[in-house]
Amino acid sequence: MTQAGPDGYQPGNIRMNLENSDLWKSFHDVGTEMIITKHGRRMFPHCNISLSGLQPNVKYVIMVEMILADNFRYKWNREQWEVGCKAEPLPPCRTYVHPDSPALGSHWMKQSVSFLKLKLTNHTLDQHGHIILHSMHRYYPRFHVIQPDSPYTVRWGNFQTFSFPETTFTAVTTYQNLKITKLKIDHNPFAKGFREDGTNMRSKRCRTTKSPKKDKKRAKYDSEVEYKSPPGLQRAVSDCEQAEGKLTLGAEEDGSSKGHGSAWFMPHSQSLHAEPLDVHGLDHSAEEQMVPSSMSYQPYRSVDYRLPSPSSSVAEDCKGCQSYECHAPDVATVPRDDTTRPVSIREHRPPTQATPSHDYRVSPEYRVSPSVDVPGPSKPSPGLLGYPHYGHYLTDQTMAGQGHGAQYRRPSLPHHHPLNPAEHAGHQHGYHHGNSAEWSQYSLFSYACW
DNA sequence: TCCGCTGACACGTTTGAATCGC
DNA sequence: AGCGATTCAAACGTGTCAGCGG
Repeated sequence: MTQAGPDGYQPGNIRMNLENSDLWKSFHDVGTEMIITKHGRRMFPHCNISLSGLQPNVKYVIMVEMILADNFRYKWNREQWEVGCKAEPLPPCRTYVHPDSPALGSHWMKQSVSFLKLKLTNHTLDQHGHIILHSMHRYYPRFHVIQPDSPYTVRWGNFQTFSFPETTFTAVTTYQNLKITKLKIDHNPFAKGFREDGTNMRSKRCRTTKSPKKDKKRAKYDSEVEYKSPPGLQRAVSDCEQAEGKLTLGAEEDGSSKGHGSAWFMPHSQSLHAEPLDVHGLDHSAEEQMVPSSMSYQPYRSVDYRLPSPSSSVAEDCKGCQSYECHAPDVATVPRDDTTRPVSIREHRPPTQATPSHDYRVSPEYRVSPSVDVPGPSKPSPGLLGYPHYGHYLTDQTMAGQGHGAQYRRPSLPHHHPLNPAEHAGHQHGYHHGNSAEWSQYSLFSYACW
């Protein structure tokens, strides 16, 4: 299916760059936080990407979803993030389709693609189509470039996935790290009024504080402002973590977090930036492409998604495959150094536990064709029109349901949610967790709200 | 008591309609 | 009448804060 087009086009040529990567990096260095509210809050920095390598006359759908970065809920304690406990069950809807979708490749390539209007919410019953997240959890956006088979019915044809390490963030209802607050105020025009030269320095106003608690908190913040890049910022291990006996932090603690202002343990960001992936060992035919944080990257891997034939002996294909070439590694989705992931989870998985990565290897013959109808009563053209996808697509319906003619059969997946954190984490062994097909099934088409 | 969440608030930017001048 | 520039107000986005509840 990766046949070259008449003009020599190959799906693997699609490239995606994060336009405002420097800004993202400056936030990432401190530990990006994103406010989520009941009514929805925009991201800042917002996701702004540029695309190249698309076929100018072919329509594409661009979408973004929020992926749980790890399996933990965090808490802010003494100027750093600590693991609190296990992650809460995943919220239902985490996908946002760019308003211009579907549009010609020429449209996507002529200017950067902004996800400015994407909003995040913690309201699980949200009806506005915002992306629902849990506070105090870490996420990262993952972008999909999809080539629908039909402009009216999103029967997914080729698609590729991209993510950017520096866009990982912690969802919060109130900013925890004052440095993030300052960065936001400094860079977000809407928060201009809170800049030091602004007029809206409420904290400096004579506003009577009736709550001693708030005084205390403010004092803590003030002291934090003075606080300068503590050398030993590490992700602390909570009692909960230790009690579970799942966290092995040795690898973290021997990392060098010195001189780094991040409220996360250094190896995290370090790995993200310095050497995000074991690129050399990776199969460049994998689907998801981890786009490194610096500007002019080539995607590490480049391949269009193809679901394997149900009859193909995937397991056999992968038998004994221990190298990254065997799987379509999804390293991209998880920071290699993901310090929050207990080593034990990675390394102590039951060896016999079959993972989708084994079950669904990339097959040249099979396409992802979940036969997903465009949301809404009518078939809008131009189609998906800019709204986050709601629950029109159930994995079971779309995937398994069409399995007959659609060259696809759904694997036995966690029933509750395809991205069950535990499962997710479980797939991380060896820094990769399944191939693109796996991901396509798991996250793209599986939301209960679809 | 602590922590996370919510809603009100003030202030800024953005957007689009109304107005004006050419 | 048509077009572009300007003005203005409403809508929207933002961080802060007090208060609430678990």
